[in-house]
Amino acid sequence: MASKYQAPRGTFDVLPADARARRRIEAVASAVFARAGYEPIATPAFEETELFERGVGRSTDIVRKEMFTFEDKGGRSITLRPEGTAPICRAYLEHGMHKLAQPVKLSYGGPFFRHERPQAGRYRQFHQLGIEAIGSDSPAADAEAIVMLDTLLKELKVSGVELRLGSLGSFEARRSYLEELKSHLHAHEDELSEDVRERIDVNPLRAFDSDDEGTRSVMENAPTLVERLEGEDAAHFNAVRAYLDVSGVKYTIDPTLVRGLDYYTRTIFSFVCDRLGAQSELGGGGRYDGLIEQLGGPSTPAVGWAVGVERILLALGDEGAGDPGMRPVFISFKWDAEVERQAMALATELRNAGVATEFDLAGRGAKGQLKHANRIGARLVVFLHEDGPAQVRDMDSGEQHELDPARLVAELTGGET
RNA sequence: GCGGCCAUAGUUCAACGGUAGAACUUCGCGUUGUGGUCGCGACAAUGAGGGUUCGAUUCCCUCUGGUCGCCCCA
Repeated sequence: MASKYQAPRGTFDVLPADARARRRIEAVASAVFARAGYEPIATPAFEETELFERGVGRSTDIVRKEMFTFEDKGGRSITLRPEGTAPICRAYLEHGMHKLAQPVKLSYGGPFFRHERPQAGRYRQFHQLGIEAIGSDSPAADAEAIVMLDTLLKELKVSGVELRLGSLGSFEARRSYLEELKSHLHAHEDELSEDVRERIDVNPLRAFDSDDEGTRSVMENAPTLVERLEGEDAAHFNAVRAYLDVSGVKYTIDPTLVRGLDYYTRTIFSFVCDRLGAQSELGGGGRYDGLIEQLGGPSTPAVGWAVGVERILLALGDEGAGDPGMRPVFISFKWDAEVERQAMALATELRNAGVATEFDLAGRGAKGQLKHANRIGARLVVFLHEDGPAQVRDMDSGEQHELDPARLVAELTGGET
């Protein structure tokens, strides 16, 4: 190991090639957001711990064991944000955004932090892009959000993606359903696999995912939440489905969809990808009509989602490479104080004129400079000599001629040769 | 938080318990101010700490990190 120091566990450095791919994802996302009227917002990387405890839910894994929490010098309990929705709702309330035209449509991106065991597609500092539409209970808002994520993934050309859709109903509907499911499971306890049995009261929905034969046969007759939906919950879900149908977005109903955050109500969805391994979710979200009220605000319906940037990168594989950028002009010069100053002056002039320009900073000889120019993909090389006129060389054709100082910029921008 | 596998130059890989090698990259050279190919040369490594041994890259333990899965989720 060359260096004594390493990036902390579960974190990573974004090196230039990776940074280009990320920049492309961000560019596509911000275009998708802007077209649908979602304005950018940014919140701090850390918040009062209580915001997440109340917002995400004290019983969730995130709050119970995954938060980076510390005390600041003023004795406040601070937590590195593990997700983006609660902070945005906090900002919505803090800045009185309920007085704006509703819904308030926001988009965001940035680092998030969860203290988990790292594995493929799972990091302790990871990046999400997301949107929130706050202040609308219309199923069209749910559908709009889902269509946007679908569009984003399609425009990024992520393949092998599948949309799973479900509904949790209202808090009340969900609670009574979960009781029903638990009693079904308890009634067949001896037929279940051990791990499912242990989690009956913690996470009964998980039983639907089991590979265990006995468990599967029990689950075939288990009630599902989607079929228990009634009244407005059922109407909302049907409307979302109809909107997705007219938008040409394909989905599969997944009655077993689970979200690990307490704030979800009604619509939930998840985009999964078969190229991802164990962490197969690219992104997901849903409706959270109770969250703002939970944070002390007025009852306000809302819907949103987040996608994992690292997950997208993983799903994209080698196809995710970003634009390598402009091919620069390279100024080759002799290591002579006067000529070096000319090179510096010329580089600045060209750069100010909008031309990507580089020159040697490593003391290379003439040959080394040209070799370097070739390596960095230079389009043209200007040779500066202490005597005689400057030359320009086209690196692709090898053609070389005298540079006319009067038409310097025009010539080097590729306007003509 | 729990399991399995793993850790050698910047990178990808070698090395029966006995002199750590190669390829790629980088730098230089192949005369006279000029690239790509080719040839030659140089720089450069056993993650950390213990133990066994005459001797450890190799065997054992701990730590650190990676990776895959569980869990969970973006």
